[in-house]
Amino acid sequence: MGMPQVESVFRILADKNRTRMVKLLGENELTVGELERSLGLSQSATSQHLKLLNDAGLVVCRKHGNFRIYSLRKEALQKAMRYFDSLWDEGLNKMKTKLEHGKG
Amino acid sequence: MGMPQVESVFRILADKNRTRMVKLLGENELTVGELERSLGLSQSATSQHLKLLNDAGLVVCRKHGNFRIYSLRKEALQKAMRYFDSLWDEGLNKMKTKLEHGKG
DNA sequence: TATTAATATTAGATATTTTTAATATAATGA
DNA sequence: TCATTATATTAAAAATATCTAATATTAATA
Repeated sequence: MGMPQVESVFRILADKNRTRMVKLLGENELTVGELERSLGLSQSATSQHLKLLNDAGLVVCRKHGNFRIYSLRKEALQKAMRYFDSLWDEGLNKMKTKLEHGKG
Repeated sequence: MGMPQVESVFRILADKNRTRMVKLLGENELTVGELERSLGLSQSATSQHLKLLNDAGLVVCRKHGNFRIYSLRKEALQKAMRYFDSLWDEGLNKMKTKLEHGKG
């Protein structure tokens, strides 16, 4: 129940540009260049943010020719959310875990 | 749907000492001194972290003599969590909102 | 192979956060 | 009132995070 990896999720989501990335990637998978243009960030900054998201296990990428297509790992966010819940309400957390299992 | 206040919740929880505080306060309300000792932080650092938690609306405090007793505002965390969900899954978020209403 | 396009990596500059140290405030009790 | 205890506030130092600029890598294409 240590969940060391999950702590870092909050650090990742603490940055506004990264929450915007997560939001965009929640809708569609996107290339680095598409994210760069959507967010108005430099190429370098975009790559660096993606690296953090990737290291935290929140995204994966696959190659397509010269491009890298990033997509969100929703299960990682789900896991982080469950830990988040457990910080303040163990009981509700259990109910939701059940619900999620019933669904997925 | 802007939820500007909620963005800051991630910034608050990005710090390990503050997540520990949230966890401790999820179990019991505590004085500054108790938190200080539990966390092994200085008095000043403890107060400053509490100020951030308080400004984000995650805790409240009441006076008792010379002491200040802090307690967690679970509804604020609940609200933040719902926003968190919406970043990646609108549908599941709606199900959970319903569940929470049914419960609380 | 040389060139271009897309992305990654690195180093250093800048900005932000966190801690420490000192001081201030507020309540209590002698 | 004076001293003490609990906490808050402030400024500066220390630690981290983020951005920019330069360079590297990788794949496609001429």
